[in-house]
Amino acid sequence: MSKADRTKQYIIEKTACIFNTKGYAGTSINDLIEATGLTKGSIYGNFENKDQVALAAFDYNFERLVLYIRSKMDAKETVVEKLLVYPETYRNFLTNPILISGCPVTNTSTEADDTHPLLRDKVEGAYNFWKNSLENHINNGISSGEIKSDLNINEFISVFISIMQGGILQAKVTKKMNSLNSSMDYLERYVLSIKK
Amino acid sequence: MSKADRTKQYIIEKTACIFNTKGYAGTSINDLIEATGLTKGSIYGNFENKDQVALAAFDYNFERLVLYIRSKMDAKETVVEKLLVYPETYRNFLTNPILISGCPVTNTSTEADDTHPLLRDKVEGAYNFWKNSLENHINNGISSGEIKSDLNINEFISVFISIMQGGILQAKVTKKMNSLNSSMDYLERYVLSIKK
DNA sequence: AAAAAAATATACCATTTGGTATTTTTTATA
DNA sequence: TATAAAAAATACCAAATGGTATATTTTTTT
Repeated sequence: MSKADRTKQYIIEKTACIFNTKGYAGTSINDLIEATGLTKGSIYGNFENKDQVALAAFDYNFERLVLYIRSKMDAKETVVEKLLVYPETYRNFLTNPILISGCPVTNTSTEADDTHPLLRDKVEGAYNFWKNSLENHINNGISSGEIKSDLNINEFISVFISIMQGGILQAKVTKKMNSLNSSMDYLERYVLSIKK
Repeated sequence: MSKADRTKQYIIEKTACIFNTKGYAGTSINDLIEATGLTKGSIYGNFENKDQVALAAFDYNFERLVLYIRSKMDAKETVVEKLLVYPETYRNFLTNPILISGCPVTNTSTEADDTHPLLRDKVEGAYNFWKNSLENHINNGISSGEIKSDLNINEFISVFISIMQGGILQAKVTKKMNSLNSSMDYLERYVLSIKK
């Protein structure tokens, strides 16, 4: 790993959280300078422009989330248990620095959908990745006989993601966990209901 | 209505959509000037600062949405039919200029929660208003014997809002209606299931 | 250890940002 | 219709924005 690669990685790590909380338009080059302790020249020596930092930061945020969830899922035996990792995780997302500033897909999507095509494409990719991951798990569950074979997979995934995203959003709006917890209560029963 | 009041209203009407699509940080005074055809002096003569325009714009966006939904609900007889107005409406939200740029609660929330307390408070107020409105309808339905009296009202409302918000979000991310329509399919059955 | 290459810091730039003081125009009132 | 009051336009401003050219320092390679 060259010095440049290390610095690049360092910049991403130090700024990813800022982009996720303040948004793309709300994050300035000066924010990046402050967060990294580097100078403008160094940042522009490693990234073409602010766009490229933002894109890399989004990738980093999403991948970190994926790795975190995956590690918890790997510890579970059944597909249903694996799916339950999501509600379980987000019940205390306010105490987890990886999760606290909200889902990068949600946050970035609402800002980028009408204003920033490059970032929007990234978000769409992340969303599709998430969907595919869920689909694979469910197909495994159907193959192994754990999950009802007549399940409407597409609908299940859409509803699953809706409840997750909507629940997190409500928690962020209200600064209280009531609505998210209620949503997670329901989601858990919803997941259990697909067991054969 | 004085000239000033008319201009104020005019500014809000012309800029509300911009704030909802580009966000608070992404909307500049110049955007407001372009959208209104007025000058900076005129805008600052009617509003203290950009903050105040943004707050008024949010109120306008939310109220317009409320009035639109309410008008459709008023045309329905039963509570269940009234609740079904939401999924029905958002199934074609991309063709409706009032709805197309997304829910102002979602859009504003994800930006303002960590960065803009005044706007965040507005969003929280709007969210509570929405929740109360749903609660009133459901209580009416329970009183009249239309809806199961043992319904977990808080959970139902949380899940209802989650599926709405999450569904819209997925439509915006993917630019396709599949996931939203699936979510709305499910939501309709969910609403029907609370009938006695 | 010296030289070449790469990475970082400095100093600068044009443009845009949000905002204000002042002048001009428009509206309302007597 | 003249005048006072209000509204809108003009002309500013300092600070911040994203970005670049150049100088200096650090790595790397020989």
